[in-house]
Amino acid sequence: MRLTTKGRYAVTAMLDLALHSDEGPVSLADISTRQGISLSYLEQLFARLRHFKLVQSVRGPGGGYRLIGSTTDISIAQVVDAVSESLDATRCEGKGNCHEGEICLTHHLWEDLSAQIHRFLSDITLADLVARNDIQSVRKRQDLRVVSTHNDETHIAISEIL
Amino acid sequence: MRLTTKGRYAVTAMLDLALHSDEGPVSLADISTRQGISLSYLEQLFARLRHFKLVQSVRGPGGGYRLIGSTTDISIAQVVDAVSESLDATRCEGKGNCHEGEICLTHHLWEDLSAQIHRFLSDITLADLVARNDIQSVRKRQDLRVVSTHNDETHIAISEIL
DNA sequence: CGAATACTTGAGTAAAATACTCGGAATTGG
DNA sequence: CCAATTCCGAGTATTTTACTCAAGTATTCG
Repeated sequence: MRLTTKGRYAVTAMLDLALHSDEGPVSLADISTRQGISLSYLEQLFARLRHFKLVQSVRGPGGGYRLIGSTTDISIAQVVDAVSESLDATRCEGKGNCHEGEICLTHHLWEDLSAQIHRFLSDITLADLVARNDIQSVRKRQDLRVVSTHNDETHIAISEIL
Repeated sequence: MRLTTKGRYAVTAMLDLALHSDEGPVSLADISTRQGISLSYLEQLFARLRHFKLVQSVRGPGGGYRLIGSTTDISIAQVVDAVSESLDATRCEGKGNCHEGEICLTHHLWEDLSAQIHRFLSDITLADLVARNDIQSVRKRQDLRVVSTHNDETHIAISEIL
């Protein structure tokens, strides 16, 4: 699980897609102008998102990209994983040169840690972000309380952003 | 909060430091050979760790690095933050060219998300990793149950790695 | 049909980050 | 003094990032 600006670009684009999904397919050109991401870079990102079956393309005039599945089914982890390489946690990939050594121990630890972060981001969906976005746009209301529908351990503290 | 191999190197090195802290100062040369990280790269990393007051140096023969404070006080977030630049979440840094636009909204969202991850890693300390490491080295025992002393929301599921 | 739209693909590239090398200077224990 | 070690800066190869350019393909609208 690598977390860089590339992943943010992908999440931002997917969020834009989710926000305009009710208006039919969304063209990359629209996302490009709205989010300030270059068209060609979006093409690269969406090639991977498509490959990972997160979006589907509609060609021709009026075409664009559509989400596959509901926003409640697409997690941030999926989006980040799709566009970023897996952070090679293993330096001793079964080479046998690292049996029970300290190197392998810390690598296993990092793998576990990475898995924890991954699980954390797996519980945050596009729908969650859309909900937070809605709240931001009407942030005049002070006493709004929204609770995540997911488990309590890794929910987004939506009420905290007000 | 950026999460790359650089952060893993730093965490690995700090963990190595914690594991050998009882033997006096730990030299970078030792960490280099044990963890397979180049000496000069470690020097760069520890320059930042020292600058962030996570370690202190002891010069001269027999010298090395020592942790500042207890392993229970040093979080993974601190280590990662020390060596990696802050992922510039703001593209519209107060320039005023992005008032209430969609770009700013998604940027705020990413900042919030980043803060969540940061909070998550802030609750995991070096002591937690050391404890997990101990468990790994004696992983013959099956029914071991260790519970984090921190809050339940973001604890490490230590019992899961067995 | 035909042209416009938009995805698709691939090559190439500049800038940044990563990971490392090298050379030396400062410090200190023995 | 001398060797071990941190410190410091310059330099560099590799990878990743982010983007540009160009050509090609599929689709729809008129």
